Amino acid sequence: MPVPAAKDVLTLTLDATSDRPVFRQIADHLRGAIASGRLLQGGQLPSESQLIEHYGTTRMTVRQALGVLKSEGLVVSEHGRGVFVRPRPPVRRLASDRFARRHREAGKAAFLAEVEGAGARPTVDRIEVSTEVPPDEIAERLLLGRRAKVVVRRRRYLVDGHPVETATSYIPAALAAGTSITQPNPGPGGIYARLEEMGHRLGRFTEQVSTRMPHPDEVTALALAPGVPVFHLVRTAFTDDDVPVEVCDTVMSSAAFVLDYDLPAR
Amino acid sequence: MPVPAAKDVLTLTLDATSDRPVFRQIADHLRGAIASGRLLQGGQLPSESQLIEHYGTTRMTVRQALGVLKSEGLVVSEHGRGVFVRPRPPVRRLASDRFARRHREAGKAAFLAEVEGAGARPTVDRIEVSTEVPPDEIAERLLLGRRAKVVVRRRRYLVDGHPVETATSYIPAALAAGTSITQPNPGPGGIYARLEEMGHRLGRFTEQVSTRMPHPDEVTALALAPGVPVFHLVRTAFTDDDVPVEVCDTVMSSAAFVLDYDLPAR
DNA sequence: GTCGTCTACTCGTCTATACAAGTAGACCAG
DNA sequence: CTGGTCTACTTGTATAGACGAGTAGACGAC
Repeated sequence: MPVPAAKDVLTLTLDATSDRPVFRQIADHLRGAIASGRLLQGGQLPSESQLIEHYGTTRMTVRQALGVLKSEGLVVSEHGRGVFVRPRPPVRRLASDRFARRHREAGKAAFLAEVEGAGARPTVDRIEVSTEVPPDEIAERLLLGRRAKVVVRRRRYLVDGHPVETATSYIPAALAAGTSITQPNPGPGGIYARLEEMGHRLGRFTEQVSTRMPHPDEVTALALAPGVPVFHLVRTAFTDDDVPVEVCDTVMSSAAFVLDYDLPAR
Repeated sequence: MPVPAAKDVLTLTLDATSDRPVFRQIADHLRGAIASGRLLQGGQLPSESQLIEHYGTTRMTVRQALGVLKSEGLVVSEHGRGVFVRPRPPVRRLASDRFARRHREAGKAAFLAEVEGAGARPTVDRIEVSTEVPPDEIAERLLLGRRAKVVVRRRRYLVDGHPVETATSYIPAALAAGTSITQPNPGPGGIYARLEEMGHRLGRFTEQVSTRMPHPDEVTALALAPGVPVFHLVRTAFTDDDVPVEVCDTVMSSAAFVLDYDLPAR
């Protein structure tokens, strides 16, 4: 038997004297087996029936234990196959120079430059462009009045065919109207290159990062496994004169990214 | 009746023709009520018995629906009281100038400067200092050999008495030995001020941000509600000569922080 | 050999029930 | 009025069972 059977990890038994609920004890045992490496990444957990037999409990209790591990993002279940330790996929780093001017001058938008640099295949789909009155919080960031319109660019980014990020950009309509920014494909270097061509030389960006569990539509759009949180980034682009010219609202799968920042000590 | 009863939000009924499971339909209804504001922040959801009666289903199914919302971080349950919409607490921003030299020169460590600036009361507890051989990934970042030791400083940060962050700093023992860095209280301005006094002028920091669901010990240490992910930051401090002098491994409650970064366009 | 069926296994959903334990208000004895 | 008990609610934990549906390998018909 080259690979040990999944049920062989079941070495511990319940502590009847403990007031810790049975389902938590089972979850603790399995979590320990994962942390210690007794259960390998991608490896299969003991089946529900094996857990029932080993612990002498019922299916609901066993499923409750597995539910804990699922909501912690440690395991994923596959209908008809079994429950598996989540494999940790290789992560993409968003280098903090991803908005460097040299990328734009080389005709690369930030995401494309980043992912190609990592040796993967970036694609973009679900591109939608429209003109709308933005939500208040966006209007505030762009220093726009209540009724001012913006060009809204929505799109989804994929790495090797797997969706990893959705993004919505807001550009004041007064700036973007009549330019290729209103086209689905804004041309080489992306919209930042277009803004700079128009004389809006970019000086700095601010980025606000929060994290939370995804909404159901985000679970669908990013094909997220249960227990995987998302990054929520709101980035504002400012010109050399400190005028905000774009706000980009981004939701990223935390399974696909580590954010990398460089901070001066000043 | 000044406040509408929680069960009055139950206006929708199940769609028997849908193949969406009952527990998901119930979760969808409640999620919609929260999103639309029919259920207010901090407000009470209909009790399990009310949901059972309204939807004509059983307790396990209702609890499964509530479990979905809990794992999404939308609601919290309180034993004996009920289930409530999670109030969104005001968040603390970690400004990107939090490592500015002027704070150290003013005798403020980063966290203290940040939180006091926001008008709240910062405290630190569970301070532990020891000398250890670091994990490989820490040794790599500090460019240390396999057996080189580091001074390890662990502590927990609180805002107005609520724990929000745990941090572990690693400083090469060769640098820290015999200095106040090995003391629980390293003095005004924190360990960065001590390092600069010793001639290690800090030039830049790198910060790697990831997010995931917390481990059980983190749930305890940070008093995290279910469904709240954590930020995991690994920050490396470099001197002017680009020598790494400290690595700080930080786990932060995502309910308490928005990370704020300033990026140059370069 | 190829294809389809059969079967045994997996997890997903749902019903029905029981008792434990925490909470909050009503109520009563003092 | 105070303090305790009682009660009716809440959620937490656990048992026992049923049926549905996806998977994968064995097996046999062709």
